[in-house]
Amino acid sequence: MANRLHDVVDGALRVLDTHGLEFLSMRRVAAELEVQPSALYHHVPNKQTLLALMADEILARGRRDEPTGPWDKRVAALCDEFRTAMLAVRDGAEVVATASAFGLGAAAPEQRLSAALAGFDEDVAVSGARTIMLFVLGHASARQMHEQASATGAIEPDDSIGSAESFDLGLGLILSGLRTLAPIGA
Amino acid sequence: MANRLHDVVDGALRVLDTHGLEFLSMRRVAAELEVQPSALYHHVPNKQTLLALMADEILARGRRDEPTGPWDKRVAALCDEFRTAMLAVRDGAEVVATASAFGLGAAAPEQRLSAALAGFDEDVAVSGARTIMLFVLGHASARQMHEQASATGAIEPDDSIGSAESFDLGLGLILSGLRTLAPIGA
DNA sequence: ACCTGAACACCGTTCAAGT
DNA sequence: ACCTGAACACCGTTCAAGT
Repeated sequence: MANRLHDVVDGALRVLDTHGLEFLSMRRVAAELEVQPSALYHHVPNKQTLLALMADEILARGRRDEPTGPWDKRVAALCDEFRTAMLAVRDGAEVVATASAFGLGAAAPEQRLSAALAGFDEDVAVSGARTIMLFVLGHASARQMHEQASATGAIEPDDSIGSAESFDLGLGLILSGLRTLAPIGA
Repeated sequence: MANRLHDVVDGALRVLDTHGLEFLSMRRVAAELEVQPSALYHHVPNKQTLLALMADEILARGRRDEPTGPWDKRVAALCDEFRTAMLAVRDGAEVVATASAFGLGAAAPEQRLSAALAGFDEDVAVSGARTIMLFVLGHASARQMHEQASATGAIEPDDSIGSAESFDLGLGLILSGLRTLAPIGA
């Protein structure tokens, strides 16, 4: 079949999108690629690494041009980019969140956020970026986990849980907090 | 052995604390209780439910008296309670985060937070509580995941990642945002 | 009420061997 | 370089049967 790393990541994302993270196994990915499970280990050392590569790909697929304008608009635009990218694939936020704990996946987004906060004190830019990233990640994963739980009938659906409105409200709160510390003329 | 539900949850928390979430299996919990795996299903319908009960217990063990004083001090005290409770057991934050997606575990904490924000508009109190809870949960899980990843040598340690300082900075940002919307005299 | 013992349908990963 | 086939040491869950 002559698969390459890119094909493996692609196949894994197809399995993720159709079956969900719960059923994403190396054996299913192998079946998707019409290959034996052991063949995957030629491309990837373990499942964890595959998940990290999937996280990067999820974010890369939603990548947009770097936003311009005032810092708060830029931050909001970046958050929308990340959120849209993660929501575009089933359980995408959970995959990115898991990978980000290992310093992968969400590291680049967090750096883009702190670059958008370059006018602030270094400490504020760093913890501001981290706070925003935790919010975006947590909000999107809570939405997708709730979607999955309510789809299987384990819970009664609640449309407010990961809504765009609640996202804007929460992000607005953090941005207001940042404005409080904004350097003059930013 | 005549175990009761409480013994099962207790045993599961012992396994969690000594082996971590990655190695928390029904079979290990059974071994901890010196019982066959199938015996657990007399007390609990499945692993997911057990995890939810563990999340509740983790938070219950750290429970403190309801704080008094100005709203921002109360919110900070609650956040410290939740953070301390989750950090007290290995991978505790991850367990609570997972369970909270199913409307369990973190629901009660979020309600206590929104009660502390009772002076605000309903919408603000609700999304403020949610934003804070996502931050506390995300911050604590990122710390514990990083601890685990760096303990196994998968990553170079970074003490700043879940530090109390970065926690205070991030929470301070959200509280500043809320102050911006504070009703007069709150 | 609480538990055993055996089974079913899965996992991730390794490794010798093939082309 | 990429893959097969077989194996190892595990999973969660079910179910008849025991006390």
